[in-house]
Amino acid sequence: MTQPTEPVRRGRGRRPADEVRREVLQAAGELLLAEGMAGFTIEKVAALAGASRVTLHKWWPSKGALALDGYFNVVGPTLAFPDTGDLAADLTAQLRAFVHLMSHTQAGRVMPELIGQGQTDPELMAAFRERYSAPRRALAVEILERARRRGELREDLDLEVIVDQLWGACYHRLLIPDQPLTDEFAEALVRNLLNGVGRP
Amino acid sequence: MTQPTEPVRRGRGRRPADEVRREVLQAAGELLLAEGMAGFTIEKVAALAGASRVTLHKWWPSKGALALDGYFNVVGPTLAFPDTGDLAADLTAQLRAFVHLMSHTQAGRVMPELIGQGQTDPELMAAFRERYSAPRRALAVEILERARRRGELREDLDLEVIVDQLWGACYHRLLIPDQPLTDEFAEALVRNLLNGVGRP
DNA sequence: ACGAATATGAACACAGTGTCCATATAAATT
DNA sequence: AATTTATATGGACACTGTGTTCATATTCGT
Repeated sequence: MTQPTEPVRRGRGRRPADEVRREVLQAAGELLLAEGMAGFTIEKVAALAGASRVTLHKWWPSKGALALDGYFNVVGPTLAFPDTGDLAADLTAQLRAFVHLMSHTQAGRVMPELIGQGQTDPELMAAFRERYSAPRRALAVEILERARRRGELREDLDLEVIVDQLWGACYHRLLIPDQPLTDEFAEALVRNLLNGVGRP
Repeated sequence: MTQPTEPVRRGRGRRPADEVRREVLQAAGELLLAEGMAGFTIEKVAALAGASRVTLHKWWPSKGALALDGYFNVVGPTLAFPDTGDLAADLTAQLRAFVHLMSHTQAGRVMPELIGQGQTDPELMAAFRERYSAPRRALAVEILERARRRGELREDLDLEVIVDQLWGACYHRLLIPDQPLTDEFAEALVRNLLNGVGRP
């Protein structure tokens, strides 16, 4: 009688489809966090996952798409949007959490590299927008929409613009780090935009 | 008597230093605009310039640094900052010009690719910040500083944050194109920030 | 049980990088 | 003017990574 858990004896032939998929995503995520986009290659992912490069090419349209899948696999669910009824407090809390994630966790090292790669990897950018940025924008707009109904915002606003002036400002500092991403920054964003920076 | 302008007869041996430099920058700029970062390789630049790859490696620390040099060589001086004494008008004019540059010229195709490449090319990011983003931030802050002295802005502001909420918002739409870069956007940015979006 | 789907190893061509030479020429120094 | 130094060049090389083809082995759906 052989061992109950047969040691991995890989050779030719098909392997369970989702087993391969899980191992590849795991390997992609680990490699991405360990080496960043610079050291992220399809070849290395395949080797780490014990899979064939051919398989990876079959299921992922580009290196970036594979990296993004790996990222989601390892980083976990995105930040929740608080909605307590106080817009300023909710926005500040959400932005502080986002700033923290981007400046004190591995996500902050990888996220800009993914966006960067997306600039020359259409498959990655498409997946990023569909699975990450668009849904998060929609969530933010929803929060803003509710606040407007409560009377906390003026009626004649394009809420999408507000999203860019809050989170977009953060991405700016993330991608072009002339200035630091700090809590004070997150707080100033909300204060500036809600109250206005002009003289009363 | 031979032709006054001897046809290029290249072979071994040193060539005039700045002649090589000029030809390389020219080639780099042209290739960048023609094919974007995706098709931009040191090899192609060398071939176009009639230079040796070794030479390019010697003078430029990375592919991105070469591309950025080529970009500056071909795109020309950056946009001027108007300063008429009316902050809202000046900001709107500047942002509209920037938005136009990024959505209706070749610069708008290349700029995001350069920033993208910069995420995994430290030499490029360093050069980009030093030669482009930092000086432009400083210029914007200067305009804001003057407006504040004129009494158009509140006293207790971190002017750097304002830069991110105006130009950073544009870069956000440039790099993650979930929403379009339009004139109305540029105008809304200034209106929102100066007046505030909260209920009075 | 059977056929379709697919993962695998191996091999190949290809592009690009980064580096080494020896050599020829420009630029600087004497 | 002669000489030394700097450097651009062509050619070659090893290396990495991409993308593909092929035959074969195995799983999966029916």
